[in-house]
Amino acid sequence: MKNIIPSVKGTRDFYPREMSIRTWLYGKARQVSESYGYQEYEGPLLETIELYAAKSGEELVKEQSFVFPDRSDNLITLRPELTPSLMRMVAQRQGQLHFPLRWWSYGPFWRYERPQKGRSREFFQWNIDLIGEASPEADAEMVAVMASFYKATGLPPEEVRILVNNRRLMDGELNTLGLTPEQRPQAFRLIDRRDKLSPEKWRDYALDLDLSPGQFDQLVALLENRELWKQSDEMVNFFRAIDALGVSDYVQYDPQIVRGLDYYTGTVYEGRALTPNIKRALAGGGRYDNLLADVGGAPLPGTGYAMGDVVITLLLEETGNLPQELDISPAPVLVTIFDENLLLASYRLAADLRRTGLNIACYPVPAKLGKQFKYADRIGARAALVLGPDENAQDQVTIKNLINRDQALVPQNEAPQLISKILAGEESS
RNA sequence: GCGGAUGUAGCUCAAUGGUGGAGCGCCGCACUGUGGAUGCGGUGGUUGCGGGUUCGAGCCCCGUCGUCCGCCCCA
Repeated sequence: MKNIIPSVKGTRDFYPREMSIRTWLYGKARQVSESYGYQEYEGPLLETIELYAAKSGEELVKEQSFVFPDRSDNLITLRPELTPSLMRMVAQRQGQLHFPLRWWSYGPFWRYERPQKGRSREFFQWNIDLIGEASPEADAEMVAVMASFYKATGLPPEEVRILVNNRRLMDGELNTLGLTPEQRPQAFRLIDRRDKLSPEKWRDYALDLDLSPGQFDQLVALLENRELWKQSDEMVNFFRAIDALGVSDYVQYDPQIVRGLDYYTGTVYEGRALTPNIKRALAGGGRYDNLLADVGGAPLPGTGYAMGDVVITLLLEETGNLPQELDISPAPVLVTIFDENLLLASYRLAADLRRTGLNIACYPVPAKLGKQFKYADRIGARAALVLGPDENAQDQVTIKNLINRDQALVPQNEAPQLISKILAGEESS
């Protein structure tokens, strides 16, 4: 290990096993996104810093982004999130796009923060957005997509839940409590942190915001009120749609969910694991009706969320929902090399078989058959072929089913059929 | 960026301040036309790195880097 150049801090190596999980996860995102009619898109991985300075949080840009000068001394940012790129892409072609837009994306992002469990500096994120529709039913669709993803990955409502609230509703309630327009955004931060602080510290924090003890008590009562949503037509319609979409089991109202980002304007939602070991949000999003106008487009409402790959993978691992045997060879058939004289004949046999559409791995050089069979076993092959002098003289080949140890000697032109049978799990020899 | 732990073979971990080990893995042999099992043998390390204390440091001290757990932030 001494002379190996270390990897960049916070990055991950994807060995075949991890890579197959990554591909599988991407596939699930695709499957679920497309099942609701969403189209895949992608933005650049590199952006100017200005794109984020316009909209994203101060901390995200200044503290948590990878920023460096290129050879022309322009400041380049490795994208920390996708929404600004999406907003630009929409604004640039606003006139020629068909709304509502249903778009999804899956790609790498970078944030310069302290790596720890569930957080790395380079991660993959599934983004999905519905743009151009302001109805609560649009938010319900996004939440239904999220629920469908959990369902598709084998996570039942007992293990994962989507918590929902509405900022307009909360803003109105805070107004009723007598909080000034200046106090309300801070109150959102206060609410957001309730679970992270001790009750005493949280109370101190609240009183620091000049909440009176009376207001504080009312706020606490507000956050305990699981029926608060009934006071909002938007929420009522939202939950009706959730019901119709068949995902009520996964969704629950929680007055404490407000989300950290400032740009959310309406319904907000967050995927949470109910497992005690995973405390971070699995996914988070909400309605942002002012964002497009903020980057220079015509006003257009939007709603969407992002899901990072790290936490969801931890949860799927913990709940045993990751697919098994992901690290086996894509070629379930190994052609052995009997000896030097039969090397090229074996290569020809493998090439012939590939032409029939089979995935065939060839042992590269002659070796003891025992060693080659062992290798076949290790790479997860299900059939091994032997082309020895006897077989070669008759244009035959020995085909061994590595699952049940059956072995057959067949003419080479019948090999594809037999191999296909073995791979299909039919035991015939 | 702040606080706390930790770092020994490919992996999981042992070793009172006194010559660094085990299990698993890997390779080989038993088995010169056949895998998983078993047995035997072998490969395996500048104890993360750099200083310091000491007759002597894997062990104690300082620094540094990585990892992990919190905080901040958030996917």
